[in-house]
Amino acid sequence: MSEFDPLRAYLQRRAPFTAKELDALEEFFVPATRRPGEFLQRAGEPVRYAAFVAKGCLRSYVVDAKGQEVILEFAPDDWWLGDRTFLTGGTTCECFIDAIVDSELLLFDQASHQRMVACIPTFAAMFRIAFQKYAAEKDRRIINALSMSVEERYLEFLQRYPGIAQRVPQRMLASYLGVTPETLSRVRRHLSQK
Amino acid sequence: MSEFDPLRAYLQRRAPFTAKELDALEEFFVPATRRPGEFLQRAGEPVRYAAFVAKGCLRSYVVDAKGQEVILEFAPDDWWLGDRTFLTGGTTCECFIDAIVDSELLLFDQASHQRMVACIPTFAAMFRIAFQKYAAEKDRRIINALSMSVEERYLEFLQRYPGIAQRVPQRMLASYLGVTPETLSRVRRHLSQK
DNA sequence: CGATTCTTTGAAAACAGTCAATCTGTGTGG
DNA sequence: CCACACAGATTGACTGTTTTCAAAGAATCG
Repeated sequence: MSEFDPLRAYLQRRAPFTAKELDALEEFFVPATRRPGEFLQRAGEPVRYAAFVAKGCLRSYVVDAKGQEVILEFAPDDWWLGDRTFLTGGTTCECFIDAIVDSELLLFDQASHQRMVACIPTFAAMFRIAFQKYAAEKDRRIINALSMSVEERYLEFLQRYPGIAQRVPQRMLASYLGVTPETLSRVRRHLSQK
Repeated sequence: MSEFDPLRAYLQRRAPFTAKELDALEEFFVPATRRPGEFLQRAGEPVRYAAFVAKGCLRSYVVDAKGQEVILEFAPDDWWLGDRTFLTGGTTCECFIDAIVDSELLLFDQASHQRMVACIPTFAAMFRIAFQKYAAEKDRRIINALSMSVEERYLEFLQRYPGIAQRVPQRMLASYLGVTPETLSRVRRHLSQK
């Protein structure tokens, strides 16, 4: 039983990694934990690590011109999360990332990521697919924000990320959906009356 | 005076390409034109070309569950545009791309793109930077859609893409901003009264 | 010119935000 | 163990914004 088990299980589910490859990959990751509210990084800091979330839930957010937090992403078990500039070699973080619940992470830096991609083709292929899904998610979120009602966005969220709504405070979900906590509360009441 | 001049000028502005590199790059592109309303591609078709817009303006859009067009992007002079799956090796188009005004394009396929990136490092570097900006744009658009008012989004659009508002019909701009044409019209009136 | 499409305007209804008060659950210190 | 404080969630009343539907004006194209 090691901190790396969730990562190994995740990788094996996605692609036929050999035991040797899994061992090699493990070398690139550093276990870490965060308690609720503890940061993985803050906007303005140098880019250091991205994380594989072995257990728990993180969030990334930015602070807009009016001082309001806007949540970009939740990252529960088996998700990758880093500053949005991480993959493209950014040097300064543009967003805040902190834990919502007690979380176990596996950290890796930009150099490690590049070596993993360069040395282990299976990993490169798997990561490319993950990145495609990630990019598609962004487009979908834009489309949803622009064309769906709050109620529709909420239901879609529940369906697409089952389990997340249970572990994040409702006000964060409201932030993710782009509405006030009051509005989300009313939407939920309206749905429960059906 | 050739169809390639706008592309050459664009490239030279971004990075110190040699004349030889520019000549080599030219080989990968095929000139084409589109009149208003003509498609570069439709959702469901196989992915064929992406385009450099030498002159004119294209748009990409999807049709949502209610049958409504949602505009993902405008591409005026000096922009790149392709299906969102183009760069990641997608095989089937997920969006529609058509011309808004008479447009002159330089088309290239996925194989050409890969060869350009592989053979001409200056191009690879330039393209990576362009792609970074593109990804940042998406995040910004999500944040804007979720945290700004229609008026703010409209003003931001005017500022960020000067010139586009003049050449696209207002209802398309409304679609891009995620509001009805009536609302955009009223926002404009309100602004002009100041 | 006539037809079509785009834009503007108006009025009513639906929707979401704000502010303030209450309710609920959690955890802390007495 | 209880009382209390605190943060989050809910509710109500009110305000402001956006949509919807319908109609009238522009602009464009054949």
